[in-house]
Amino acid sequence: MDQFIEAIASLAARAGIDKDQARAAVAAPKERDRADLSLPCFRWAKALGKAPNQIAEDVAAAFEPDGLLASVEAVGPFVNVKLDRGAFTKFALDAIDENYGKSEEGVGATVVIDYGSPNIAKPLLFHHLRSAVIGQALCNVHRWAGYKVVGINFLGDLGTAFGKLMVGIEKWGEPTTVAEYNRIYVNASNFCKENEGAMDAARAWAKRLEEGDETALRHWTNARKLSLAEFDTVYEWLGIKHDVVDGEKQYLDAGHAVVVELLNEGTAKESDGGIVIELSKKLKAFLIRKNDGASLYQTRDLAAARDRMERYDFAKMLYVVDIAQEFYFNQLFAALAKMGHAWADRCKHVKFGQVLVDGSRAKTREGGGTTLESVLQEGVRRARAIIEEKNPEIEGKEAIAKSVGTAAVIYCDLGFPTTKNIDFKWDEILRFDGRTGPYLQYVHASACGILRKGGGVTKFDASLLAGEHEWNLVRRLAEFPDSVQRACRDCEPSHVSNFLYDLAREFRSYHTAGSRDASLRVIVDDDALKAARLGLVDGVRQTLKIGLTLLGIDPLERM
RNA sequence: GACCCCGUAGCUCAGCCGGAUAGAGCGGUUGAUUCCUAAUCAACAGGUCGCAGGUUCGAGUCCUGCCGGGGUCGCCA
Repeated sequence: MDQFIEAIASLAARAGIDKDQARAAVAAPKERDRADLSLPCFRWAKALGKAPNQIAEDVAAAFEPDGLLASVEAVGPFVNVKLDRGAFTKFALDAIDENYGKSEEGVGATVVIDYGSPNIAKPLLFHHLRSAVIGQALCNVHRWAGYKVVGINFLGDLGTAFGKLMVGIEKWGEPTTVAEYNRIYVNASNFCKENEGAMDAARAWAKRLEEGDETALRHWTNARKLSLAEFDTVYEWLGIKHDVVDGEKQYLDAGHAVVVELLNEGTAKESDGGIVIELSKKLKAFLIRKNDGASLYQTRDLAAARDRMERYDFAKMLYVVDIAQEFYFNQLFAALAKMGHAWADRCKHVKFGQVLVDGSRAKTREGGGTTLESVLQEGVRRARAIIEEKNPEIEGKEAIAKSVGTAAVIYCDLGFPTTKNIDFKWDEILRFDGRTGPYLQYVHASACGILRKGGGVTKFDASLLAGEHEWNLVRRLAEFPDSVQRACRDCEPSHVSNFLYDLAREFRSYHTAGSRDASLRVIVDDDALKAARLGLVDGVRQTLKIGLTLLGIDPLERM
């Protein structure tokens, strides 16, 4: 693509336009019939002292056939360019291999991504999916862009809740599943509410845990180990793999040390018995020690951020967390800046929308909410039913059902901008047709099917791909690398999923055109043409496969 | 009260650095199965891009104000 834009910029330069500006201004028009690429000439009118229409004329007049551009025409103030389709197609398809879309953009830089981050001793609920799936996709696209990525699962393994939990464990015994932990916590929580003595005991347990009491530590270790094992089965199901598992508890001492340090240097001060960092009128004060002397989540987060900087020297650190915590992260980053860390501006809160039930925030405390596992199981159940209906003879049904059901769920999170809320309705979340994960899998499987039937890819002559449908597909294929870069730049995986959907739809349209007009089929009698079309199908297959993998969706070859 | 997100077709949403005639899916209507698998495709119907100003040659896109929905605002995480 670059060399074609460069060719247009050169023409513009000969008409007196700054080449860099011209390069940046070249764009594909929305109406794709109009031109392949176009250059609007308004902005140089003043500098050149000429009407935009005249500038466009001048640019068009500079054109000489060069093997890259087929025609250059002034249409009003726009220069409309048609590319040499043969040349472009050859470049575009040659670029596609198993590394298509990779770039060197991030080489030498490390990006730390904090995602998943559930609380232990509680089951993973549907809304936990968002951080995990979005975070994993961001890890994948950043790796594809050349970054070194450190994906961290930062467990909520500390806090006042654990005091209550231990009251429950002492009363009702040691649980053996996360569900039991949760039930005991809920019961203990109610018990403490009605019973001031129990509340005191909970506080005492929390303190004992912080101080390293042996019994408290044993309970804590059990809960953590068991939780992690259960989380891992769900993570594995979803293709989520963290590089590092950290927890808040490990930053307890470092957190206290930070508070002391900030007090000594005067960055923090006493307020109502606690310790705060005064930020600004907008961001207010940031509490880092409670009036009972205990640290808070934010204290540990400050210590963790600092530790990660020391460990990884990151160029970017992303926190993939619910939008409800936006204010908190603004405070956290401002606090880091106030502590003198110039790297505070490398931290970014990747915020995602909430899971709503009937338009309002889902109540997840007190044991409510739908577990992630039950959503995945329901997805698989529905996928299984569809397979029985559509393709009952296929081998490996169970694995395919699992993969398709999961794809439907994952697409809910990655098919739309992260900040959108999700309204929890089973029929919305588990859709299998239209703009969905299973549709993308279907199109990929269909491309694989054509290649199987057609005998695979051989050397081919790209210039034979001269049809209108083919041209649309080729142009679309060439946009993939850009979608990956934009996903990285904006921390927005839906740039990739949108691209994949457009490509998939274009491809289905291309393929089904053959049902109406036999000359448009992929598998035709003319061997050279067939080879070229199979080459194109393989480009689509390859691109879909890479894109789906970046999103964490399994690219099935049959379904 | 302050701040943040959202407002585009009946519903759910795309729309990239501002560019020419606003696009999908679902739902509705009508067709299509002698290349892969109809989990599909083609076509039709459906729009005051919340409202009002502003910047600009040009605004769904940027700025200001307002309206509506959701969210957040030191002793939870």
